[in-house]
Amino acid sequence: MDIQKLTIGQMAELNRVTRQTLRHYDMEELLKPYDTDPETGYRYYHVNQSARLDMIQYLKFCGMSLDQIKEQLQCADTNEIQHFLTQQLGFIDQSILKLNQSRRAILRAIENYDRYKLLPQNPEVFHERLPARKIYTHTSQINFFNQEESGYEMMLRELKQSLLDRNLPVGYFCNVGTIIRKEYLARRELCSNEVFVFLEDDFTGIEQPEVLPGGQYVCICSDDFYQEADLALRLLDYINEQGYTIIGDYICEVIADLPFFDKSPRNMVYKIQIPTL
Amino acid sequence: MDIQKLTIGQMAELNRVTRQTLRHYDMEELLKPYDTDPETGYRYYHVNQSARLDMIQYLKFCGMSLDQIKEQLQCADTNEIQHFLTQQLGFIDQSILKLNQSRRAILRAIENYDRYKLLPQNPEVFHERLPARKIYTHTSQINFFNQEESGYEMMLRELKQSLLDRNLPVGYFCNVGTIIRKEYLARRELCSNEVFVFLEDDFTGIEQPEVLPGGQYVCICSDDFYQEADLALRLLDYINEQGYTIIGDYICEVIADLPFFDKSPRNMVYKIQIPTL
DNA sequence: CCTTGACCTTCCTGTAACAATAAGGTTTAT
DNA sequence: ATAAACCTTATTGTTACAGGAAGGTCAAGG
Repeated sequence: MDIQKLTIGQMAELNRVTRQTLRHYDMEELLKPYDTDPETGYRYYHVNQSARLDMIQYLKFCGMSLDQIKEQLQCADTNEIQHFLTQQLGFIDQSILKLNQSRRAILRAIENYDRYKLLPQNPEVFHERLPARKIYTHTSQINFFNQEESGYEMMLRELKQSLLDRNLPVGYFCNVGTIIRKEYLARRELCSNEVFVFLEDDFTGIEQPEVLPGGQYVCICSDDFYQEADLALRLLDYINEQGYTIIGDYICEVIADLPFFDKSPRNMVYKIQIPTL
Repeated sequence: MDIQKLTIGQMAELNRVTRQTLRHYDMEELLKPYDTDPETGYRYYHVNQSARLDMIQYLKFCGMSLDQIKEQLQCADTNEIQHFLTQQLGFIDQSILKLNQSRRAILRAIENYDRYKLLPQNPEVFHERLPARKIYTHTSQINFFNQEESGYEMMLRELKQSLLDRNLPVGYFCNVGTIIRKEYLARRELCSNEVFVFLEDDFTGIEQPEVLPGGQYVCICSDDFYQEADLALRLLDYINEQGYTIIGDYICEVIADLPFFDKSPRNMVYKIQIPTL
């Protein structure tokens, strides 16, 4: 192989790129062949041009676009290059952060389905010890229990917008829930204008998030959206009968949200939880 | 706002997506408006359709393509969905791994430039204590010192291909170096047919990488490719004069590779290092 | 000298997930 | 009635190439 005059195919093979890529870089003025036959248009490369190709690939690997790379290879100031690299580092760190969020979002989805499968088939009261959980709450004008499903949907839209406004990852818009505050509960008043999402334990995007206390809860599950009020009252009756004391807010957590199966709006499984002593 | 019949703009605003996005999802059969006026073509959405949009965004956030999402939303088997999510987790983990490699590649580039700036202007001998360093070595038919620059370029091409063949990240193709083994050195024979890249300390992709021993080195730097042989001999003379003993292989490390400034092939700064006692 | 096969050229289309714009029709409020 | 705000379809652009068509070029062998 003549090192001095490589055809595009040889140059491509030597550097493990495709011919198309080299043509593309030629067009984009990123890497011009050192010679082009004016008659045939054949491109001829020199092996030394690999250095520039290396640098292009390296910068590409660092996450730069071809335009950015072109700019960098033109600018001769090392300070500027260092500044650019530092900036690029920031971008990458952000990407990693995002991917980690995606990762956790997927893990949560998988957990969701696991929990969904383990649920008791019929709605019956059970006891559970739950850990403390951080939440982000949105307060709406709408009272959940006075509304049709569309009202709930609207509350969720508000919550979502609220999350987006605070730059909280949409991934969190997965496990949501509603709250009935203790005061209302004491009066058997089903009144809830607050929806929330669970935050990860290590999430620090919010200064002082509300925390649902850990401890003993009485719970009940269902997949019937319209049954919640009934179940809530049943749970309150149960608590009375057993002589327990309610020591915190009522929450209704969406365990699994499955808009897969049919065209009905929300197709979900939820778990009502009341902390008791 | 009539919740029952949202125009595309209202639906878009409610969910913080653009109208284009909704039209796109309509075309792609991902999310059809529940009603379309046959005369005007106006799309009308119901707020409850947000649930599906949520799911789409969630899966998108998990890194799925629209096609994959469509498929998932059609398939009703939770097992399959879980399997898919697990698979997706694998992809994400890979992406994170790659990005971390990019991250380190950038860090090394930044270090490179820092070192480049701190280099002594004239080639003079200095002493340095260097840590142990892992390397990946490629042995070529070419003897570096018998060749023009093009020969060196060819050695690098071989190294690069060798790296790619072993699925080692191209990011590693950054700090390279050449070796003269101790035996040759003892005979003042400048003979090197080995090039290498440095591996990160925590890199585990290679079973038993060669390790350059940590310890005291005598060094000299230059930016003149053709001066290496001279400097090498000068360094050997120095070692003799001072009565030091050579206790390992000679290495010539490329400190900074700057194909930015002009069209000359390699424009680099290197540091010759000989371990001594 | 001719042929064959490998190589090269330019030009065009396609990818993913929309964004942007143009040209034109609809709705709503004043 | 008219303007503002909204909607429609259709086309082009984005990134970094991949793939293919139609046709020219090169080196080796008969």
